[in-house]
Amino acid sequence: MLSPRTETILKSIVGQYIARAIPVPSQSIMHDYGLAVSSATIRNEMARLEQGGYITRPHPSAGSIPSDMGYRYYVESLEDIKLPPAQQRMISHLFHQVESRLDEWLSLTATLLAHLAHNMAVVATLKTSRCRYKHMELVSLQETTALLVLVLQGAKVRQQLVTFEQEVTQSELAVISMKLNTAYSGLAAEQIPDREEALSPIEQQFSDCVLSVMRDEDEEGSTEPYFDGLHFVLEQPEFADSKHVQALVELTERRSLLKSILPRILPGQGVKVVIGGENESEIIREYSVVVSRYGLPDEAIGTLAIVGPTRMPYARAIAAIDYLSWLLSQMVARLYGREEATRHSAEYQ
Amino acid sequence: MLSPRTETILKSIVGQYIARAIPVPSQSIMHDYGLAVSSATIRNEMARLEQGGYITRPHPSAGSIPSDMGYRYYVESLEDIKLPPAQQRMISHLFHQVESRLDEWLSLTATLLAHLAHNMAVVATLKTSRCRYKHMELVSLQETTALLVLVLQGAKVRQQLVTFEQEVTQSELAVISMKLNTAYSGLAAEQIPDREEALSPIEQQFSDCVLSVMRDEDEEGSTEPYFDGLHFVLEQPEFADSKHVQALVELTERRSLLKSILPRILPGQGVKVVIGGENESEIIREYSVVVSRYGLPDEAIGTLAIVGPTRMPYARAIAAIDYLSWLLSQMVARLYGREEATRHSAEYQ
DNA sequence: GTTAGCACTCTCAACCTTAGACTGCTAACC
DNA sequence: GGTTAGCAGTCTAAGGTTGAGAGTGCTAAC
Repeated sequence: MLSPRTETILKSIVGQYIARAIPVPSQSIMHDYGLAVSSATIRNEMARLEQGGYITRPHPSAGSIPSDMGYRYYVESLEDIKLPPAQQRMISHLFHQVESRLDEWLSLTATLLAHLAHNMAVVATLKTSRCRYKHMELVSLQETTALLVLVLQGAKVRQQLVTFEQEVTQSELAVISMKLNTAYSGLAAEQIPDREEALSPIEQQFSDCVLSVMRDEDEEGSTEPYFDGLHFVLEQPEFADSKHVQALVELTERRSLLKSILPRILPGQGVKVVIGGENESEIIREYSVVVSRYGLPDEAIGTLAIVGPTRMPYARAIAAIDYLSWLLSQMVARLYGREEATRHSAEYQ
Repeated sequence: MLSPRTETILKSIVGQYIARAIPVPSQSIMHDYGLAVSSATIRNEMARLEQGGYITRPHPSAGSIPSDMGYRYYVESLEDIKLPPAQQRMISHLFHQVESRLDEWLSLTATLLAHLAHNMAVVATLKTSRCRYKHMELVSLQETTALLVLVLQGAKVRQQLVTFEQEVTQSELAVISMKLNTAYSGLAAEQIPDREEALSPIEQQFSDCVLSVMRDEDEEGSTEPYFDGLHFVLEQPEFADSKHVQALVELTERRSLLKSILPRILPGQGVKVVIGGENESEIIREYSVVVSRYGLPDEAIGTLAIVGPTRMPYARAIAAIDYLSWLLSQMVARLYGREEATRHSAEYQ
């Protein structure tokens, strides 16, 4: 347990280091603290903080920089930070101006998050817990080729080319699609039988195709995530040497790494902060991640994250993630025809 | 004009510098050249090359570095480099293994280009010179919301949410879509009238919606380009200081910059190389760009590019771009139901 | 518990110094 | 004339030195 004064000093150190990226000397803390005590007193406290593991020093007689533990203490002590209402209104306004399409929203979210937190933002697309057949359409492209357009619940559309042995006309295709639409409407992948007597060979071919698309969807869950703001991270002094950026760049280019940044189980709701060495994955031990979920619980879940150096403006990042995950959930709920998102609906607006 | 020997020496300098990134001393050239002359002779030639502007030196008594002009000479002297047939087969095989979808191909192309040239690859999506209506489908999502799925010629699918005042049933929607499909099939955006007597208000609403999507498509032409291989560029010694990477990162994040890397008019066909200062845009004067088009001339055109430091493995980059633009054109031609791409069909396979 | 004061530590930049890598030049050679 | 050996000269890169400045730790007094 830290005394109130020690705590104030720690917060001052973290705040200043986040802002200026240079080790914080006792004098600056004194100024920040309001001149109530001298720098010598503060040095005594600093010695205690170092002992406790909250700060370290680049060398024995230099200013303080927060350790992961120091950042953690700072983050825990932040309470209930919200984006300024004016900013909330502006953002909400923006969302209602762009096209009503999930991908537009996600891309906008990535950009906004990156700019609000001045760091890299990652927006992973919705993963429907189990996708459900809604509707299918067949469009003849050539005599032996058709485009299968599959609409899943939640307005997700997937398309797939299908080629077949003999010629099939558009009207034949219409019959097939009508038949499958009637049979499969509302079903999940595992409710659709692999093989069915009632289907002709060509109908079976389309059915297989539908099934494989739906299974792909269930498995991978999503398309490419949206990234923005890598350049903000590059501007940070700790990344002047481009070696240190490698991990981030690989993150954007190797999609498989994405899950490594997400803490194994995201505890239900709310914003989670993972600081430096707390990360499970080796590659991003130098970074902090602020992360939250959005979407409809138990139905369609996606992830928002901000990734940056441990020296990150946590307050802003948390506020931004919190608001945008709420807003995005609202939008998704409307898209899915659900009227109200459950959690913290009272907190905003 | 350079004498044959001077030319050989220049090529040796460029080749070695590309491979090793350190100024090339006269001795290494001698070894490369096959010991026919002494290093002193080569130094004489080097003096001439420097005079002519083909090489520079970091300081008066250091080895040679090619100038933009030196690289240009080198590139012009490369003749007809092809990917090894084995590699061609492997790549072609890969293409036939992934799903038959344009986005899969483009993403694969970006990855392959990046790995072949060890640099960043950019694959801009197809821009249909003028998109044409093929088919439309309406799927009821709620009583007052429907999803409009618009299929354009070339198997491009766009979706858009539509909401309306009063309730509309799925069967009513079916009637509307059938009517518009009959009326608009094969038309380009400007052939569709803005307003038509024969349409009911609700039909008019859908018609407007179709038109706006098609106009968007004509204007912007494409979705996000595909990027890959930024990490290769980061590994290059010239980018150890991350300041120099800024331009590249902004390129990947600010889509508007994309056109700045493309030379204003890409001279019809074939691969074009733009070296360092030859670039029109200030931001990428430090980089070289190897670029080509793919697709169907006058119908659907996209761009492939490799971006990296002027010290780039041009031979490999050119070979990779050339082959992949050909292959991708083939695939697109098939997708569009055209049987044969016109140009250099004899060159490969 | 707080503070003034001072000795001490460490960094950072500037400045040498030296070894080593290459070239430029000159004079001799083919 | 082109080519070459040899050597002086130029530059870098690394290591060592120095001095100023920043900031602390400690001690003794309050």
